[in-house]
Amino acid sequence: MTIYDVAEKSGVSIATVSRILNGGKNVSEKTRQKVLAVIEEEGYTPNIFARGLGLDSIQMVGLLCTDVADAYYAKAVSILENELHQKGFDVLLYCTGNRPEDKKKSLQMLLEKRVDAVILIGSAFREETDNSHLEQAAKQVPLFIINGLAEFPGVTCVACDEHGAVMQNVAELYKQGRRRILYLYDALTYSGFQKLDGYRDGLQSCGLPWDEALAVRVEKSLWDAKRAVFELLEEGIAFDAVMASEDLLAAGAQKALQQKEITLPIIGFNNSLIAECATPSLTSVDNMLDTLCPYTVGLLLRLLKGGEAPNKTVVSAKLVERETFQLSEDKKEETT
Amino acid sequence: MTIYDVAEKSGVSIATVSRILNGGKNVSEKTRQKVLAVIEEEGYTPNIFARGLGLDSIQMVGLLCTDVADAYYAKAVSILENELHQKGFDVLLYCTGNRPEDKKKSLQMLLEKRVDAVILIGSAFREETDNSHLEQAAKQVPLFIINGLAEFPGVTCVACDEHGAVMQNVAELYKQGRRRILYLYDALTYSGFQKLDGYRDGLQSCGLPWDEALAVRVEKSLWDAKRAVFELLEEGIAFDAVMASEDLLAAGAQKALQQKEITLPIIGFNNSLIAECATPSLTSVDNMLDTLCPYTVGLLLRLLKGGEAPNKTVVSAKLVERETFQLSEDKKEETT
DNA sequence: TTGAAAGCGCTACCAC
DNA sequence: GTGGTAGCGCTTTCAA
Repeated sequence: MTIYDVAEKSGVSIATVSRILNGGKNVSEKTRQKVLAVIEEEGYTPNIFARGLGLDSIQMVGLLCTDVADAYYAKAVSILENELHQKGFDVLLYCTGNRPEDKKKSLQMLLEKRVDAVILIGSAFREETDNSHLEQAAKQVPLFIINGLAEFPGVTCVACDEHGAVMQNVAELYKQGRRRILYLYDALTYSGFQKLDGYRDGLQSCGLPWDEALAVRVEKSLWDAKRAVFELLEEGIAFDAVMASEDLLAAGAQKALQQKEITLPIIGFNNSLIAECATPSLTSVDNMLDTLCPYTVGLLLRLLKGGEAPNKTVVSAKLVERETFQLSEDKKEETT
Repeated sequence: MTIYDVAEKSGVSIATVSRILNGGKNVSEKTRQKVLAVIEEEGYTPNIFARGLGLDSIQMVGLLCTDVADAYYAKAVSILENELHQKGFDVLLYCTGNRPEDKKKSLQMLLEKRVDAVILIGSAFREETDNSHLEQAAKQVPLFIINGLAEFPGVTCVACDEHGAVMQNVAELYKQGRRRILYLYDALTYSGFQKLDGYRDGLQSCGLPWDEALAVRVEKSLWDAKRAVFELLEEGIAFDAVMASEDLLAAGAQKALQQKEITLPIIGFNNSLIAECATPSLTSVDNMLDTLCPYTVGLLLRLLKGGEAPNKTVVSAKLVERETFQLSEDKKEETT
């Protein structure tokens, strides 16, 4: 069933059918009804390739992330997918893993698919020396980065102020008398650096010394985090609070502490199910995907319609208080 | 840059370029090199729409699930996406939520995109009265269902034997002296029914009575599961083991039991991060996505190449033992 | 081994 | 308001 068949059965030309298909104005109500009836009856749907050929667009956006199996990316993808479909866009998903060359290649493949826009979720940019592929890509298609940064023309960045969030946490722990704050982190992605810098700057602004031994890099694994904290405890390295770049790591730390029957304030990151499920439940920083993702799609639509969009937006994070740490009273009032 | 440009710069016709692009045989090595050089030099990539128009295929498969934010679906999508990209297919993702009409519509939209195949991950089929859309879809395109069932021509089902897994768990708990096994479940999807039936059949084959009060349906939420179990305890309804259709629910039950300082065997389902993170860690049934997903992609390729594939495959589940329950010794030997 | 040309199904411009 | 038609970029058949 093609547009020709529909035209024939309706007794009009394909031009008219096409007009109707595309909501064109210059069609009499009568013909419109007639043609629509035929379309309905025959269950006709336009060939998307032919349409794509003509319009050089297929209403599709590419989503790039390292791994949807990870809860953080999964949530982002989930929200983006919903928003995009709602707006009539299809979603092409690429999970690239961590190797820069794979990311590069995936982006390239996405562009070959002639997508209308690309959204990168998080990124290991800062570990890469060369971001020229982003620059190139942005010349061909609007490029959006959620929780990442790349200052090229055509690139729109939307991020959560993780740096500020970590700083604030340090300050709050300090206010509550904590002086030796352990910080666990894993990958040094853009986001990873933001948080680590936040930790460092937080210490500094509280007048606390930077202690190499208290900033511990581990694998992104419950057991490695647990192992690392356990070793610290065994070695007698003192600390009186724990922060992590990821709920999973916080949970690992918690397990180690429990084994030693030590209770300390713990603050995780990402406000994931893990934070809820841990016992006691973990206070955690919400990275605002619920806000960032719909906002990004909004910008995308605006840009695609020929409008303008800020090329960088930063949103404050939000501490979700659970059992392992609460803000002091005056702080709460301040927030209220 | 089109195929015409390449042809011109190479001093050949577009037919020859096309042949080379498609790995055609009847081209002299000399011309091939010449043309490939031009392609490389100009960074030419074929227009995917034009190609799609000609071939009526775009090497793309549609993935349909209820929600990628859920760890189970996320894992499946992650594995499938990897396998498919590796085989040269692109992935169109649709998350439909739970409403049947939305699923239906998503499937329809996917078909309009002229995908080469569709994979449904899990499904609430059994709650729907009408699966005719699946039947229709399968006529147009190979349809695969992971952990779901629909016996129509053209539909290939690949599932994990969750029914058997739950039955075995009941038997094992029975062997260890448990007589009142609580079962928590949430959605009655195909998979949900499989497990519930497994519970029922497990009881029966052990000669245990079915007790309405011990099969409890809850929301898919940590807190609702906790609440439900807590209420049971408050009401004095006795049970001596807990099984759940989802690790999250098992974790909720665990929280309630802990609050009452009761320790019982607990078996979760899905072998997720939550099972690992819980304290004590949850023994859980692995639903074998690591096996099912690559296998499904294998069948898909075979079918697309014109081969045959079994229209139904079932794989045994695997109990992953952690702290909340261990198999008895003789059972272990049997497995070895 | 190569080229010419006929589609593939649709959009959009130009006439009427 | 409607129809004719020239592309869009590629694949593939048929001749040469």
